[in-house]
Amino acid sequence: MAKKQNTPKLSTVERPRTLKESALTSLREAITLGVFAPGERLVERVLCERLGVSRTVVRECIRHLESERLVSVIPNAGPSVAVLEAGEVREIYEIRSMLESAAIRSCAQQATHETVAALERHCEDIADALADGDVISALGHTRRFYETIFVTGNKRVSWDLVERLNGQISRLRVLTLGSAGRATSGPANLRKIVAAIGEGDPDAAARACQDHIAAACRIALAQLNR
Amino acid sequence: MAKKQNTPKLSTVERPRTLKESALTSLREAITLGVFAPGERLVERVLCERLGVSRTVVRECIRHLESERLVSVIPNAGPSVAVLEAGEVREIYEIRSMLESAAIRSCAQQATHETVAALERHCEDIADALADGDVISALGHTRRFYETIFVTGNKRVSWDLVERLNGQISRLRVLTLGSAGRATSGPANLRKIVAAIGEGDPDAAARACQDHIAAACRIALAQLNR
DNA sequence: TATTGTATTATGGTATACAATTTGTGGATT
DNA sequence: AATCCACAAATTGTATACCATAATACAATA
Repeated sequence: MAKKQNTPKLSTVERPRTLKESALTSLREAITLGVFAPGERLVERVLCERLGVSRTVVRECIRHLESERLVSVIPNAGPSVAVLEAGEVREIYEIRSMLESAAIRSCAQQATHETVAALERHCEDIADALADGDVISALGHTRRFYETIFVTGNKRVSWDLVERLNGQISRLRVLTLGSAGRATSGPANLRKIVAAIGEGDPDAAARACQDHIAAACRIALAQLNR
Repeated sequence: MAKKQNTPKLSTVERPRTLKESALTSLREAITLGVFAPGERLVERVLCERLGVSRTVVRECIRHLESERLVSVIPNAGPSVAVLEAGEVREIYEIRSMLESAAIRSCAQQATHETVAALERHCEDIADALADGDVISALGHTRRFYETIFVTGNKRVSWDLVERLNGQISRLRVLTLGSAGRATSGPANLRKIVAAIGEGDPDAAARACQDHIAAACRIALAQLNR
């Protein structure tokens, strides 16, 4: 994070991203978007070629992703893309439900007009993207929607955890978002959440969130059995 | 995991832990036990010497711990031990409270006699360790106590998150456990949880858990302002 | 066909080199 | 004295070469 300045604000200086950082995001994206299939082995040299970096960097990335549970490493056999069990998926959605509804409760108490306006804008963006069939873009807007909620609700640690969990189920989320019925019901659910926040009704907002996630979970589990 | 055999069983050959793994746990322990002060810089070469491994391995460990939020890395300035804000501590305990009480609820529904017996044993171990003033050992037993609960309750993902969170606040936990009043009230609270589980009363167990954590949080925050 | 040897590959780990960047220090200048 | 600048030292970021060992595929043999 850039330090807070009291001098006139300049456009935030882009942090000098290290090679390892870009390689990491690139690799993570490839995994979460399904470029590498679950269970597929990740051979270091191949990654070196495809990422255009040295083995040192690749290995550091692997370690990072290992700790994120996106890849699992078997000693002397090497890394491979982690696979998800149905039970884990269920639990992940359950945890998300707890963390997100807590964040939404807190957000509903802190929210200002600007917050609500921002949330509404994000909702529109999501709906637009889905209308265009651009699922990836919709994912990004969804992320920003939730980020606003967690930050406003002062739940940075929770946001961290949720992002990690979302990374693990992101392959499913892409499919979930693309799912037919979801394209309309998803944004509708989010709008319900925003409305409750706007009215300062934490309980209703939390309930709407839980409904939303429960629905997403059902679809994700269905997608998993294919 | 070794494959299941129906031939006469031999003692399982222990998996050869990689150097990086041992170095990782060693380094993590050093940080969580306060060998390195919060905010202290972690110079790679120094770690190489003290761990007796090469720079490659050290850097891989750093990546792992970076992802665990135990160290924070600033590009070109290197890694340092992460520092905790009071707000983060509060949130961590809040999250623990949610995850653990959910796990305990689930555990209370699944628990068998053996589970309860195991939990009671862990409680005794904790009490004994605290009576001896061996806080580190007590921490280990506490960990096993909770592990039993989460595994029985089929909450492996949650257990993962809780362990990560505990890592971050472990410095405080050591102090918390050592705190005067805590030495007796802590085990008492845990016994209350076990009792409720034994009676198959999920709500009571969850409530006891929340009380327990709230108390721990108060002490931790007090310790933080010293 | 089942088993055993053998060659190939991939990983775990070390050492080393070097560029880029941060940081510290000692003037030199005002 | 305070400020600024240039230069040196320390540290990180990245690449490369190398070795030992474990996993794997494949051929040879009974």
